[in-house]
Amino acid sequence: MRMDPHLLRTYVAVARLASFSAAARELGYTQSAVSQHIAALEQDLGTPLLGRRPVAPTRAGERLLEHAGPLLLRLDAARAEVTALAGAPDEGLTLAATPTALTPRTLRALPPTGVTLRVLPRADVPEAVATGAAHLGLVDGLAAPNDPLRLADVAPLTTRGAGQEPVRVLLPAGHPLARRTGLRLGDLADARWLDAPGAGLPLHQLRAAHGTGGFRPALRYEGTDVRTLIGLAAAGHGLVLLPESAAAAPGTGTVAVPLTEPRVVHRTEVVHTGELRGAAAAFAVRLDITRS
Amino acid sequence: MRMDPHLLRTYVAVARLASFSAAARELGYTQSAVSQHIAALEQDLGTPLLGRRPVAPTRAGERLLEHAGPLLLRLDAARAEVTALAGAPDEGLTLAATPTALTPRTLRALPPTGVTLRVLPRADVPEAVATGAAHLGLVDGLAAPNDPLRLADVAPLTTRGAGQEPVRVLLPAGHPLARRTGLRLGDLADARWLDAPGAGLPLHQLRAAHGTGGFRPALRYEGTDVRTLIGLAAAGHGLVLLPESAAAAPGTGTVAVPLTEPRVVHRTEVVHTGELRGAAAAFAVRLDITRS
DNA sequence: ACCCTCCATAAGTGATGCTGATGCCCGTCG
DNA sequence: CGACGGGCATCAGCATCACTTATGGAGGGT
Repeated sequence: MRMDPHLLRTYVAVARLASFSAAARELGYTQSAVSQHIAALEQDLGTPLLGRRPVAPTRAGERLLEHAGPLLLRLDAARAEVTALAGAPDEGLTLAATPTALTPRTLRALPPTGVTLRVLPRADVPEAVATGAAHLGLVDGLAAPNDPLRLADVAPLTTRGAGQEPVRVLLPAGHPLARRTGLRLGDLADARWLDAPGAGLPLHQLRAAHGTGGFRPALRYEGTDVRTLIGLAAAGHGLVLLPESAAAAPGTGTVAVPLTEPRVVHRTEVVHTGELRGAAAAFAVRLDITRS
Repeated sequence: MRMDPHLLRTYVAVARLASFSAAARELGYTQSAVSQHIAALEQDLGTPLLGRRPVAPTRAGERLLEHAGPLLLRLDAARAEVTALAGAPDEGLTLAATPTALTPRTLRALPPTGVTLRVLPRADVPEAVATGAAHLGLVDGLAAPNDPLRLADVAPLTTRGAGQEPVRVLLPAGHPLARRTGLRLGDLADARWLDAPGAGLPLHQLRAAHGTGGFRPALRYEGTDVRTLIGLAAAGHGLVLLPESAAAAPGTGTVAVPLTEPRVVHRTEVVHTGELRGAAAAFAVRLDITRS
């Protein structure tokens, strides 16, 4: 009758699988129960949420979907945070990070033992921290110097800067612009770009930094491996923006040219919930000490 | 057993009122039910949330409180958005706005009839829009030119710029700096300031714009009336930052000096959910046409 | 010392949320 | 064209749950 998390969870499962019975199997209910869940939701909200045959969200249902995900995520985050406070401080340190956030400097600050490193696409890092899957997150992105990064706030997360470095454009060795000593982003708006939301810097950040459109993706890479990304750039599949430390790759057939315009830096930030305890706190301190 | 919205709602009520029985009265339950709700939550999360006698949140409880508010808010937002889509488009237009966002230009764009104007403190505007209490919101704040405002995202809200204007410092007529033709924020960090989160620009935005601390509040004004605020400034209770259009107030015993440094503007933005329909859409279009 | 307030607990009851069975609709295939 | 089958809706039955009322116990104030 009221918008129970249970009902929402069933709803997203049904919407995702486009099937009542499949959702029932996944959730360990009977098909009947799922049907009643959806009926309860629809009656509560006073509007149909799913078209049957085929099972697909209505317009109202799509709206609900936009809310349901973050809602359930935040619910998990709340539970994780509260229960973490109850239990003893965890041994070890689980760190969620984007691949390019793992600069030599951050890696050096890691404690020698007890570390679990979890490399994730950029968008999944805050989520991992919020739900307690990681004690600490490292995210990176493009920003004006000394400006904070803009993160989607799934939950109240604390962030602090963990370093900045120049940005470089990665070009295949034979590229006409490869001899330049500096490049301006505006001159590259019409070039072929790699869209690598998991590994490189996502194109929408380029558009935001440059202020307008352009930057059409030639190839989309969904992995998190920077070496592969560099390989793609070397093979001429498109340009990528990388932090200096990741772009310096002799022998890969690429050239990394500094970006001169606009004045943006590759910024990496530590993100965590509440207060830090144990190994996570120690790591944060060591990062702070070596801050560039 | 599971983190039911009901349980969260009673939890926040108990925490706010610091009393089980008072919360029970407010929610229309018996005291016993409230007690069971809290017990269920505490058992589910495996940790005490409230100290009794006096009733006050534990550390874990405080964490939960941080999540519970936004969570419940977003639940309401989801319900509002879905049910709004179900019913017929509303007649009229309800507009939630901060007082200083209501510049002459925005007021001129209002349709001649059917408007309900709801002036709220800055922080409440996105909430009003998200929960459907208003069709449209107008928020303002300090930003670098052409930078978007940073709003707390209680729900996926769409924003678009609705105008910018210069910022002025309001000084009492006899103030030593009143003769200046321009002022720098850095020179005023140690002055007495009015903290007016509802009416003027909140001090924390000043600190953010200036990059450091300072800007200690001399008096805090919690209303939403700009005339009163100007009166306070005239009486020497402190300085305020206001958009040009609000600061031009001859005969009030104040002088409005342009702010030259840092380069920030008073920016106002329209905020709304999903797509606009009816009068709200028309208003947004008219705002766009007259965009400065 | 007593009482009064306030929270916890126990027992009872109506409502709820599940399961299993069955019905109905529609697409598919013989 | 009719029979079959997959998939969602509906129904009845039952176990559990979420309330209520009633009572107990702990503190603080007079």
